[in-house]
Amino acid sequence: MFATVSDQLLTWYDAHARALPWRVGPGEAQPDDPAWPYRVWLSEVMLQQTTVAAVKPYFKAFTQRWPTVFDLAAASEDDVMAAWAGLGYYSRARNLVKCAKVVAELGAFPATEDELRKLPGLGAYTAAAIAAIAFGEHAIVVDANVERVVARLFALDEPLPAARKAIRERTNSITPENRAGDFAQAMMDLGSQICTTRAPRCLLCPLSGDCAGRKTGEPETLPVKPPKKAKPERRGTAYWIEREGKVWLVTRAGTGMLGGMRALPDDGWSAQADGSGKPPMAGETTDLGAVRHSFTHAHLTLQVVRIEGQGTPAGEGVWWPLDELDGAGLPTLYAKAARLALA
DNA sequence: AAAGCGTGGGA
DNA sequence: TTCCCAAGCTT
Repeated sequence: MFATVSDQLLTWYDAHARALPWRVGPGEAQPDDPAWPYRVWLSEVMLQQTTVAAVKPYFKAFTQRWPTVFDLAAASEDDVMAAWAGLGYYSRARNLVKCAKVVAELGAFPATEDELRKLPGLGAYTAAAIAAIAFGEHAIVVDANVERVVARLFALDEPLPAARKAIRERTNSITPENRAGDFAQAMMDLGSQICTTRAPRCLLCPLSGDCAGRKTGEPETLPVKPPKKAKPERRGTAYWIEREGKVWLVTRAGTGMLGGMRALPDDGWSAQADGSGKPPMAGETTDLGAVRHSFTHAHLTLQVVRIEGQGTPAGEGVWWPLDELDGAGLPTLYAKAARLALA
């Protein structure tokens, strides 16, 4: 008997699937739960470019606070942004609110890949994943894990991103008619647990017998990726203005770096790479030190400077109680800066 | 269509 | 320490 690739993978998945809060399992929501598509959607958006370990606590907090898409649609954007703080890629949180409102207005999540693809924050991958996992559609789900597994399985040595067309065709060729959602998740589990980037565990792989990449002797070299660019160094200054147990916080512009997030006032480092902007008020300054932070596309050294001055700082802002700073929803960069100032 | 957009963990 | 990168999307 000749089991297909998908049969072998699904058999492996039935025995080795990771227990995750957004999957079927003891104590978790089941597919017949009315909020099932909501939970699949929420988890998929959170998982974009983000590790499972990082997502788990956020997923639990969100689903506890906003159990349905209607609850989320009714939430204030500020609350959602603050709840997302620390998870990164904050445009996801803005699109999350937009999407929830659209879905609430529709009355339910659309059930097809094509319709899902039109929602804010849902690209090719996420629309296909939700269609397959939440609605059982025979969708072709391709993420970075699938790219890696498929490139190795078929020994595709064309470099990314040009290889994506062939990868998609090959993925289509092995996606089963039934259980497309389980198949997608199985591919991702395999990619993250077995067919890993650096040192694939081929001895544990249910597909090793069919893997052309393994036969080459160096599957870890696939897929071939383009060289990366060096990250530029940036410098900037953030200001710590404290008065009567409160600190002055601003909300960053809606788009761009840390867009829409609460923050310490700064010198415009994200717009001016040399951090040549001005402080928000005059006064005596004290250098509190610097924090290092790396973004996807740049490294930053952020100087933290205390200002002791009179009156209200320039621009919009709020005096935020220091004993409630955890609830301010500061992204990690500014949480680091605050930690330094309070040390 | 190339570039911008966060973060934390592993090697 | 430094680099790489993880269930991508948007413009």
